[in-house]
Amino acid sequence: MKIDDAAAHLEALGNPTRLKIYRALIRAGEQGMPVGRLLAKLDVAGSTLSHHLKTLMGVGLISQKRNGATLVCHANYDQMRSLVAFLVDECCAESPGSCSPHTFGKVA
Amino acid sequence: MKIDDAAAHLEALGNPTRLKIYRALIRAGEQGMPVGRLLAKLDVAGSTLSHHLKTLMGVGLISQKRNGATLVCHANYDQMRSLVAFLVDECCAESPGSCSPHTFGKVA
DNA sequence: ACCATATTTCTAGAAATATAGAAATGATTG
DNA sequence: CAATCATTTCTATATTTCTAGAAATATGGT
Repeated sequence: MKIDDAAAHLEALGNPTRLKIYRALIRAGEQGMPVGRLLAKLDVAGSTLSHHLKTLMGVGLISQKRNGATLVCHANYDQMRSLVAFLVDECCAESPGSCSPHTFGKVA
Repeated sequence: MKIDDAAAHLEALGNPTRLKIYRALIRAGEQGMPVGRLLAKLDVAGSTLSHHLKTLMGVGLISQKRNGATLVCHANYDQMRSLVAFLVDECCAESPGSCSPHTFGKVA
């Protein structure tokens, strides 16, 4: 991943509301979550939510798929993986000892 | 790590200039890098660089230590680890299969 | 066709950010 | 202590971002 792309991704996630949106979508898994349910979870105006979703879509972190009258949002796991890989690569580029793979493996 | 902290860290890294600063410091390793050398590497005014350094320090991603007349900047690896751990945890919270630890282990 | 639901786009104002020139501060050297 | 180097703080300006109300668009049901 190019550094400017990484910066764009980080910037998109660097807003509390957007990070909450993104976390909710990550946690929603493959089935995603409709805009309306995000609206109920997060305390923001619809127009504000829409604005943030647009930002996240703009950098490819999420996508939307229409299902009838509702739009279902999905996190793009690949983008997340690329971003984390970028951070890990940078982190370990010249100081391998300080961040071995298992250091990040606190999964579960 | 609390989500608002994570957002603050991501926001700090979500600016191309700041991400370049941070990357340079990460790569500089334990010995760090003086402000003057960052100034030579990155094409910005001193006041602008100083402003960005302050932002990165504000969230604890870097620190400075004076060595005579020069200020040497250091990346804070612990903060980076916490941030990556946050992202990995979120990513894997409800869909473990899609991001097993080794997925991020492209640490050459 | 009409109505209700779901969501976006338009518009605007307030606040935050990025940038850099000029002046100020801190440290070293002669 | 004057001069110089390294860096920050002050100040100002241009731009972007966040927020949300109002209006518009899209879909589905009756």
